[in-house]
Amino acid sequence: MAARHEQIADELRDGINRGQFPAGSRLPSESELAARYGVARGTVRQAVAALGAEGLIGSRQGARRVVIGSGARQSFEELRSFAQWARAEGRRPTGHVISTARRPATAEDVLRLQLPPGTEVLYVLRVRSLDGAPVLVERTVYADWIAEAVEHIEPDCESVTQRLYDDVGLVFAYGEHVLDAVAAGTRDAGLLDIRRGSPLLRIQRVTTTRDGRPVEWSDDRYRSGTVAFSVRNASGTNPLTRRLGPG
Amino acid sequence: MAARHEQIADELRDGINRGQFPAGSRLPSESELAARYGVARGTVRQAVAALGAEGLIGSRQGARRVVIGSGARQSFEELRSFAQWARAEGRRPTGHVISTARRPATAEDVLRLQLPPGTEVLYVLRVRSLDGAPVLVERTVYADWIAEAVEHIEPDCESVTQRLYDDVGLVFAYGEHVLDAVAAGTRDAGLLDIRRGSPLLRIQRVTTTRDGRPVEWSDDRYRSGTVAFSVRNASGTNPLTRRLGPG
DNA sequence: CAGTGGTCTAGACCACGTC
DNA sequence: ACGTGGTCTAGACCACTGC
Repeated sequence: MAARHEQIADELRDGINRGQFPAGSRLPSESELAARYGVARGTVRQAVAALGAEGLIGSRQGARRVVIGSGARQSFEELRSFAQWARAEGRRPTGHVISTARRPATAEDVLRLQLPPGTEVLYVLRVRSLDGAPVLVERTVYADWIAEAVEHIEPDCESVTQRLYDDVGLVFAYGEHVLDAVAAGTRDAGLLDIRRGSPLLRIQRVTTTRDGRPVEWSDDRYRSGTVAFSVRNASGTNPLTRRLGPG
Repeated sequence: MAARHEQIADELRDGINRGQFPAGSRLPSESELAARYGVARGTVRQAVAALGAEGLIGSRQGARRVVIGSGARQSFEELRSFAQWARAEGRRPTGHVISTARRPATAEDVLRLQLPPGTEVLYVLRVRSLDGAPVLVERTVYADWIAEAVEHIEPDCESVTQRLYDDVGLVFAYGEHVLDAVAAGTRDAGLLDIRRGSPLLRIQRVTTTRDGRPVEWSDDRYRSGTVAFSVRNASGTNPLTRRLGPG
């Protein structure tokens, strides 16, 4: 049983995310909300304070609270799966495997996946799209012990994360994400339908099981303007979220 | 004239920093503090809530509040200030103001900085370098109430953050960072000594005071290969850190 | 000027911890 | 059992906004 002020905060947050309170619009006054929910003004204040701490609304004395962003934010848990995030945004995610290969682990693979030298790993090159438009090139290296399960997944599988959970009960936790910008190479450009040299947001990440065992590491390159990542520094909120770009 | 709950928060914060309430010790109860300061319990709760948001104290229902530590928020301190981070890495940071201008706030400024429409804001264009090589173009908008203090800072001041703290006691507390990749425009290219169209890592950020009042927002563009950002998902560790690139 | 948010009070009940 | 923090109420006054 959640506290009343939390229920109210949830309802208001939903209202903001659903567009009932668009960015730039004004929230109802505290008194009005108090009457609507049948609570005292103090309880409403607890609720809106939470939204303020999350950065969703701003306030100035004497003026009604203003909605800052309708930023549909996903938790860090959902960050791991492109498909799950996209569906939550109301977009249609698709995926397509370009090539796969089994090779002996490179020095980098050994380091990142904490494998014995010489282990065979599985490389997969994937392109992922939103509503049919290519958005992301993924170059993933899977550890040997999960490689076979990955190879049994059909090439157009929408959510590999979901499939690995369904098939072998694997639950991903998260290691580390390193973000920088790179220019699209010839291959990237062809796959994403952009010009060579176009800016890409690159995220190099390691995914682990909950107990810290590395499962995969990946070099993901996002087409500029399609997706942005946001990090917030307020206490108690999720540190990193994915965002849709203006495209 | 600061609010009573802020005065109380300040006194308690000082007490923690001075060792009067060492890490691990318990804070006096809300009722005791209320009696000591001659205020209602609600006012004390406002004060301790601020300390909780800063990560100084923790609380569990039924038990007294526990002092966590004096100043463990190093990660964000470093993230916020380019100069402080660079020095910690053993690099030599420099900064140079290209241009400044006072203009009426745009709609975007009004929204991000929570200002009344028509307020005059201060735009500053800066280039920052590591060991003499340009690395970062910063386009910052300062709220009107801090603009004057910023204008009094010399153009090649190494750390604006430090100066604002020294001059007017301004402490930055919370922020949000949105990361994506963009192509360098003509201006960016000239300032960073790269070709037009080169990939840049863009970080748009809002910085606020401890109580959530926005101070500045900025569009920072990092030259590719110089700096990367990393996010880790272990609890209790720093969510976002800056990294040197291979350059 | 009326309305709004910021602040503060003085109570109350409950769930949880410590003893 | 008792103290504590978490929640909630029903008032109040003030500073500021918006008209």
